[in-house]
Amino acid sequence: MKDLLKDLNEAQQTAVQETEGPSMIIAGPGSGKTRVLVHKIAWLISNGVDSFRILALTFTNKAANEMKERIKNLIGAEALNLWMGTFHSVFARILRIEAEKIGYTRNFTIYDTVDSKRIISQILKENIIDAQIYPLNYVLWRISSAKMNLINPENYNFNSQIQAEDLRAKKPLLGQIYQTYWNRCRRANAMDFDDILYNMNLLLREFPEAKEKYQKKFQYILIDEFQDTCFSQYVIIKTLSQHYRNVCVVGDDAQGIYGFRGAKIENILNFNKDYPDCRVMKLEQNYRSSKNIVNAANSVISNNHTQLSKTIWTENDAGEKIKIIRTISDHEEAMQVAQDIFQTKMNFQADNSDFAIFYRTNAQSRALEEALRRTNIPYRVYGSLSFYKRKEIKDLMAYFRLTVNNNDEDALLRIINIPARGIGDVSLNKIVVFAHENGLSLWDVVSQIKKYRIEISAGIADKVDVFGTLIKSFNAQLETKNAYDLALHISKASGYINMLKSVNEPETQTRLENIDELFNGLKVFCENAKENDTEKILTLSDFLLEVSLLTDLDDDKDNNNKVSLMTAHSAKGLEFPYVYITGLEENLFPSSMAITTRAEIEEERRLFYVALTRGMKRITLTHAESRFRWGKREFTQPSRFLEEIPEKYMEKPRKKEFVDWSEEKNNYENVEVCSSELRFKKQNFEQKSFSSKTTIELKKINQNFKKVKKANYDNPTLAAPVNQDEIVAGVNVEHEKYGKGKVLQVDGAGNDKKAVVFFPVTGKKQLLLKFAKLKIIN
DNA sequence: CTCCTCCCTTTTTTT
DNA sequence: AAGGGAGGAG
Repeated sequence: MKDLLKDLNEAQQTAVQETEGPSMIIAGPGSGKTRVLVHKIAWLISNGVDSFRILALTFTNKAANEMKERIKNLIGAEALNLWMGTFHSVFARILRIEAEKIGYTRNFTIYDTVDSKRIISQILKENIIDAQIYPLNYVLWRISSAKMNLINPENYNFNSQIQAEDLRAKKPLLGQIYQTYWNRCRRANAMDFDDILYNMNLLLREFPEAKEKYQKKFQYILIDEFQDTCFSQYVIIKTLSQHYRNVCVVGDDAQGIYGFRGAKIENILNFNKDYPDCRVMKLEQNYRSSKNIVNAANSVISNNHTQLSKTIWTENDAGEKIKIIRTISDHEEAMQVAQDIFQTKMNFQADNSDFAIFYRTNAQSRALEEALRRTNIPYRVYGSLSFYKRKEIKDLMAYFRLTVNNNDEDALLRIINIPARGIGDVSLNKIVVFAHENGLSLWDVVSQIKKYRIEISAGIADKVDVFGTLIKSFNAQLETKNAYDLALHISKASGYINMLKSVNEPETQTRLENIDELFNGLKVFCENAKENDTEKILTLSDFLLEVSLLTDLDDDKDNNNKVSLMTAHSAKGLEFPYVYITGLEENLFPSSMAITTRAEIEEERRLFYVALTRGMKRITLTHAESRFRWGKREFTQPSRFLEEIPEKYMEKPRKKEFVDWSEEKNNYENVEVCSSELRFKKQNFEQKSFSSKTTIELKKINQNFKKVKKANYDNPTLAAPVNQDEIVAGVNVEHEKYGKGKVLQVDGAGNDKKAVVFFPVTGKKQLLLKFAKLKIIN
């Protein structure tokens, strides 16, 4: 047991041992916060506390899994009985047990944001509400905020302040939309993310015996990332901890970055009020980052007005100064980052996993991915277009959802005609209207379509009947087949897989691969259960509950030794020796959506602070002078945050470089050179001279590059490297993007002249010669 | 009813 | 850049 304290400093030891009564740990970045939590839980268990009486709430699933693993390594498998997970996953599990009490069945569906949007969009359409005045995101945000403040539609509509706000915003229908959405979710036996928290509160408030049960169950409660909890989460914690009062919250006000979704940093202050006897401990020594990084981050955050006082310091070396890279375009930015990683790997024998690239928006990952691919650097993108948001996955999941929960209207509407069953919009609409008018659920009508007199042709009624029978047959196997087997059966029997295979689209292959991945996930899910020697089979229902709260596939199998790409938000809690923060431009980081109020800017600054403090050895900040956004090139200004880092922590003083263009030796100005060749030469040039070239020189090259590009743009035909007539069937060519290939066929003439080219990697492509800069090779 | 095409919006961040 | 919606042809 002593061992558990061995590697901890004094402040950390105290934090671990102070287990009784309310306590709050304010922990700066890199101060060993996770370590304290892990050791604290291990400490409790090894002091005889039953692990299933400990509730530990984290912010992400990833964090939960990692901590569980570390606790397991400290004290063994006993740790697995711990109640640990995100707020949403833990309380969804509890609600599943208690579902009947609050008017749900245990097979309730969890709607994600995409589902919610679909439903709200339908509501708007049905009620002929202008989506211009009621943008989906705004409506959703408004409803979400209400729920997070425990305001149900009734309270919403009778709250004069809210009504006044909506009136002022000229959106008086919001209350009605909210009510309709609310009813629809409940009718569908479904909860969205906010409902999980709302319903947990409802359960604790309306059912004293349930309240008592869970208050007495959880003897110790620990909450990570407390600064990012919202009001409804706060109330749950407060209620659950009332009996034992052994509640420990861990957080850092300087790292609160979820205000946009209702998180209240004030919860930290409120906690002091609710528990006046609470002990406050501070962890201020940073073990992660170099002095330069710590100091730079401190300087940045000192620009914020609202913060608790604390001093983050470190005994680490001064380390490298912070680097800045400025490029002409986002594309160039990505290339330079990739090359910098390449160089660093060479010079310092670093692993890929030592590197992370952060960005403000997911869309920025594309250019970076491409650059890394070209440089042959393995990488993994976290988040992005979440696996579970892909169309084919959502479709299949909709089948699963409908099988498990027949009342899931959204799922039904999504797939009743996918694959096409001849049940079109017109008929479907009649069914929906009939159901709504008669107070029936959609499934009631669909499953007994012949019973009702609806104005649809007998043929279509037959088709609906067949669909209903199909779903019923799936549902009948719910308890007897395990998740994997049933899912496989559904995907085949529904005709979905065949439909995908029969369409000859370029995406078909990827879609099928994604489905394969889904089934791998299912397999792993079922096999894990076997390992944990649970006798009962894991049903599709179990799988859905588990999976609907995951944002991405957690494949830990081969993500070792890859460069990590992620948003600054998802970087929270992680650390990497070499960190690149990209896109440091006004309107991007800080985001254009968050520069109107002081509070918004401060949140963006905290986000930048979080990003900076992930770095251990080196931080590289990059920004581009122009960037593709919404399919257009936009010119940018450097981020204000760059100015907030004192020059003494930066590699080079920032001063305007004077470029003497008269001296310019023009190596690549030959417009005849095709752009891929130019890029190749340029890259070669940069690679050879990377470390020694000054920014001025790089800038010159960039400038030339820009000129050629502009020339190409102004007069595309000029850029053609060869006479188009030379491109005939049988000739070997090289394409900028697809590489080497063989021309199979040429059609058309002049501007419409196109070639069918076979590329070994990507397959057959049809290319307009006007645009495709094909080069003839031998 | 389905399929095709064109146009439109969308993107801030996540459970 | 890409998916969804609207609208028209078959």
